[in-house]
Amino acid sequence: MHLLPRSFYLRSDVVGIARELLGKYLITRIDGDIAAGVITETEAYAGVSDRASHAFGNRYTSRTQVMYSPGGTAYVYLCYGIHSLFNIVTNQEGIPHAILVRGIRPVEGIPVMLKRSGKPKVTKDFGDGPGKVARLLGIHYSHSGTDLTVIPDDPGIPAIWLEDRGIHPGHDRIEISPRIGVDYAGDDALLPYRFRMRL
DNA sequence: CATAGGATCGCCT
DNA sequence: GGCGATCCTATGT
Repeated sequence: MHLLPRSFYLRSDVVGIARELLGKYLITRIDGDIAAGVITETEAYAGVSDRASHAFGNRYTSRTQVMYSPGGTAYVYLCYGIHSLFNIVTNQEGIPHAILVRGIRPVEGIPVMLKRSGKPKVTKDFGDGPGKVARLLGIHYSHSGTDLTVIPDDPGIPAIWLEDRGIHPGHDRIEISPRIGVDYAGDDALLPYRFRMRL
């Protein structure tokens, strides 16, 4: 067991953590089903000064209040009325940094992922896209606020956590680019806060 | 209370 | 690569 500890998430460099998350295992136990994938794509959202962030300008609402939790908390919200998007809160309580997980390579629990996706087989782009990530892993926006550093004994309680199983991609395997779908963010839309790992 | 719009996806061409 | 689906959230009256 290589569960990522609270200290991993409490650090202040959200962009660096977004890069470090590439290769980590994202694991869920939801409705009793275990599913896991390797994180292949992330985006950093750098808090109150980042125009692309939901917390820009200290915005604090029933949706965004979870972003002000301590690092190691799940922030999940609904996008376009259809997709739950899974984010990892970082930094200390009160500082609303978050990292959107945009892609995974499925590893464990393929049958339940296929069932959730409604598809007959795993294709190359099976885990590409933030909406798909949450759907495959059974993550719903009602799971926002889940603590990512504990795994309850009761398998009926939804659990989401990350593990380091030794995949540490080097610079030659990582592509850095601007974030997707944040045109409204002005100059901040150009920041190189998106990280993708070549397989 | 009413309304505009969104950190997307999948199907169509 | 263009577009419709679909509904919560935020904001304003």
